[in-house]
Amino acid sequence: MNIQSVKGTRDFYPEDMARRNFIADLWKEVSIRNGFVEYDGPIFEYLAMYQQKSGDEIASQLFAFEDRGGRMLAIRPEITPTLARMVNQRINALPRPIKWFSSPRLCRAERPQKGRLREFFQWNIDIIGVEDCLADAEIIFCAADFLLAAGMTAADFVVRISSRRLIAAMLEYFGVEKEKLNAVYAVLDKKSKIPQDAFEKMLEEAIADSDKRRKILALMSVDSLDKLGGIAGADENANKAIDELKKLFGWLATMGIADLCKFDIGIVRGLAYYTGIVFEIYDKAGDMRAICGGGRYDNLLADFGGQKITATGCGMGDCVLGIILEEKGLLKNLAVANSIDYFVAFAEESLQNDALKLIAKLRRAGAKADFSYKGGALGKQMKQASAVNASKCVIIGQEYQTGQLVVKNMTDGSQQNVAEKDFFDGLRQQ
RNA sequence: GUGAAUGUAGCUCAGUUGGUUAGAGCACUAGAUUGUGGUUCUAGGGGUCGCGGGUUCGAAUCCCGUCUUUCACCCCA
Repeated sequence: MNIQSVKGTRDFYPEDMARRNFIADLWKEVSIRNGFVEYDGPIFEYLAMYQQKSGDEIASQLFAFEDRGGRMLAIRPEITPTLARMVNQRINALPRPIKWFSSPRLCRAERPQKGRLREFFQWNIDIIGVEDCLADAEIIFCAADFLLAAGMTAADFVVRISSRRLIAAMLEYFGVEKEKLNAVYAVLDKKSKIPQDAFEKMLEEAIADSDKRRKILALMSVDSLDKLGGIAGADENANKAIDELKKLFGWLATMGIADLCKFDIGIVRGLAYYTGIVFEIYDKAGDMRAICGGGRYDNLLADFGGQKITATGCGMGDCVLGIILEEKGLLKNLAVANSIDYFVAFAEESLQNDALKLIAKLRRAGAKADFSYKGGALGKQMKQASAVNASKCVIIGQEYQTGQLVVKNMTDGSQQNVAEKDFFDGLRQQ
């Protein structure tokens, strides 16, 4: 029977694994240097955990199943609920601030498209318990730090930042009913994704009153923080939100990444649980979906049965990121990183045992070493050494009778005879 | 979930109005090369033409279904 891979999944051959590890290793490295510590949870949880905070739409995109004990479970589609559960369970014992990161494998039964698969990895960084928008600035800095470390530049990407609090306050100030907020958010989120006339038409369907629509359109056309004041008038909540945004941009400037960030009132985020600062990172060149998205969520821990504790964070999936890094040529030459240090070749069949002893010694000493199973002509073995990207080749030949090894540099072709004892002494010093 | 396009070797692709045993480049294996690799040359292996059914004397080619991938919706935690 010919079995093919499941829709929306990927096989990771060694070269694919090298790319995946490049991303995962960098996520980890950047997280740690930004002061985050790693956590993880189970790959499946109770189905109810995801149904609780989500509608039927999201529930229908879960991989759910029943175990032999009749428990209804689901493979995790995100890790934030797990984070909330874990933090809630130990909230009184955890030192603050809580700065945690994870790179979980997630599954969603969505229709696969470019940059969206059914199984993927998503880097999550979260800061729990810090009210000041300095925490939001840190999240944004960390995400930007990663993209810069991956080789991207200010010319490649932009962090678009807005505030749910601001939009909520303004809509309330304009007289939009509270129960209509989520519907209006959904429309506003489309602002930069569809043509202007289509946007206005959608808004018209959501809001009947033309005066309110005019005000919303005026708000949505604002392209800088300074122009917001005039529209907000004396509304206290709106002005608080504006002040918070100004403070955030101040932090970002202090941290030296202001040139990567832009106020964009069209950033709303689909998810209902965001309550404050929200942001998304986009590739400037393509029209791909966001590389990264996140924001402040103040009610989530309470929603999962804990205390009301403020939190902020973001997620970055490996699908869109991988495509963009690939397009920009930033995932090249990764196989070389796995190359071995020493390829041991033996000139005669009778020297195979000596080669094996040397290999074992090299490996015990911590060097990456390999050899040819087949042996055969020295030329063949050298060929294999090149094929596996060995940086040096150790040849065991007639000189070995006097304890001499031939060490050849495979990059420049130079070689020299070295006594075995000196060779290992030199190895230890490295 | 809706609509559309796509599928030939591991990869990128040829393949005539339906006509003999489906090809190329790269990759892979082996040899040229019995103490020196990357280059080169030669040879070889590898395809139920995504899968299933239909039309036909005859199907990679035409028709239907199905799966995959991609695109536009829906959604995007």
